[in-house]
Amino acid sequence: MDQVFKNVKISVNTELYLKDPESTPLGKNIIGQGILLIDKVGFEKFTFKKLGAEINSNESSIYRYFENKHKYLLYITNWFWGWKELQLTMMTLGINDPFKKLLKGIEVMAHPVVEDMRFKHINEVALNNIIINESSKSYLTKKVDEENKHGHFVIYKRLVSRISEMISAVDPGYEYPFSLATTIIDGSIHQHFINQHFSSITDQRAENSPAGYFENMVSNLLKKTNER
Amino acid sequence: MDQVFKNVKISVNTELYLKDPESTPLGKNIIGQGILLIDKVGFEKFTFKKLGAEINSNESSIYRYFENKHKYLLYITNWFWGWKELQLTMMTLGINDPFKKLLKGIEVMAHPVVEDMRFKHINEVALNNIIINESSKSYLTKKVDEENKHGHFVIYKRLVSRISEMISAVDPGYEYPFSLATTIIDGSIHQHFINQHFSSITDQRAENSPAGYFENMVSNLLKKTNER
DNA sequence: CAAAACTAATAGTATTACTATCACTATTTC
DNA sequence: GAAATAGTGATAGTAATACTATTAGTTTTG
Repeated sequence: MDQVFKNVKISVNTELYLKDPESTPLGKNIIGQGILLIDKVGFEKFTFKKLGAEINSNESSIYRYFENKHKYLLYITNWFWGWKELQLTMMTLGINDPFKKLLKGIEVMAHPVVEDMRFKHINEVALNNIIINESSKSYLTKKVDEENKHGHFVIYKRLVSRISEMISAVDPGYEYPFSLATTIIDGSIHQHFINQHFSSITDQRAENSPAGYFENMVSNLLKKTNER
Repeated sequence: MDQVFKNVKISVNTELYLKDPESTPLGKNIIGQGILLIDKVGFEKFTFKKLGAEINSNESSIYRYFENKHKYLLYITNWFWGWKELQLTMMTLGINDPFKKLLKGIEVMAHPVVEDMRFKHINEVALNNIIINESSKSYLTKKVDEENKHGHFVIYKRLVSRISEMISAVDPGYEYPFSLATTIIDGSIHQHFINQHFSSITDQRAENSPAGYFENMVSNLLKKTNER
């Protein structure tokens, strides 16, 4: 497994950048340090000028890679979903039992993120924090429909479809596979947010992962094929 | 019922405004027209200057009611949750069976909003659109924790607690009442968003409400007390 | 009737989100 | 080996935003 996936590159819609940031050291720096900077100051206070200062480069140089900071956010969120999709594929590859496969999928989506050594310039933990705290700003805009037409959300939607297929493989009779898939994916993110900031409305438990909640959910909602 | 609730006022944390907008015609106009304007142009493009022009008043006058547009957003989202809480209370008042009560609660949270004649200056349908498309911007900021301490999210959290109590009333043994409550509340909003913008990942059905999905969910997750 | 409260209008500031231009350096190409 | 080209850095400039401050007129109230 390791060898096959060793030199993977997560490919993101080319419309999202002017010049591929993966193609140069400066580009990789823009991504790597930009993620840390957004994690630190928040997306609102993040500017290309500040990022330029951070990497000893210039605002104008960053503008040669990305049109604006909104496209930048779309780029890194797409990268994140592409990365998650890769993990999902790898982790469920050898599992034949549909229910076990789904449980593994839930684990991949819900467990806290750990560093991936294959992508040295990207801090996945910081990126995951951005997904938790900022990512919905990438689609909550008046331009969603237009950007959706341009395929700016395909990776995310493909991931939802994959999970929904896993759900239907367990129970083809279940009526809401897509809704349940988004509940698992977006619900995981939201539960992490609530754990971090609104702990008074959480179901206290030691492990810092909502995986148990979603596992219990699918176990009770889905009838395995022979049961229905 | 009607008489008792006729002259209700939704009360919002006084820290969120400098001067109570409910106390003057100008204030009510700021709320009423502001909601329409945000619905129309989106929160990013919304400014007090534009709102001033819209209501034939002045930017500086609006600043006497609200410190900034972020507090304004918090004000109207709190109003919305207060309004929802009121509906929840009223609609479930006479129901004794815990499960029927919970189902009614789900209906209140998930069904599309209709106009409430008691609040003439507020267009609840437009406000609901704002909740769907903009509201998470009210808490996805670097200041969440600080604002949370000041009670800027109490109404929302109280609503989550109420639904979670309804869940526990049905099945005291269920382990994740809070998570399920946020899944119902925030999941409803998110499903509306997905229906509006990402229809390829929805479970196509005629009724434009995710209520059926959540009803099916609680029916299968919760064991009624006599069953466990 | 006078004082206080409220609103409108204007001006001004720092920051943001860019665009444009130019200079320098490294690399490629003929 | 000279010339063209691409990539980067630095600076300046612009329109819009998110305010603050001041003043002046209008309405309310004690």
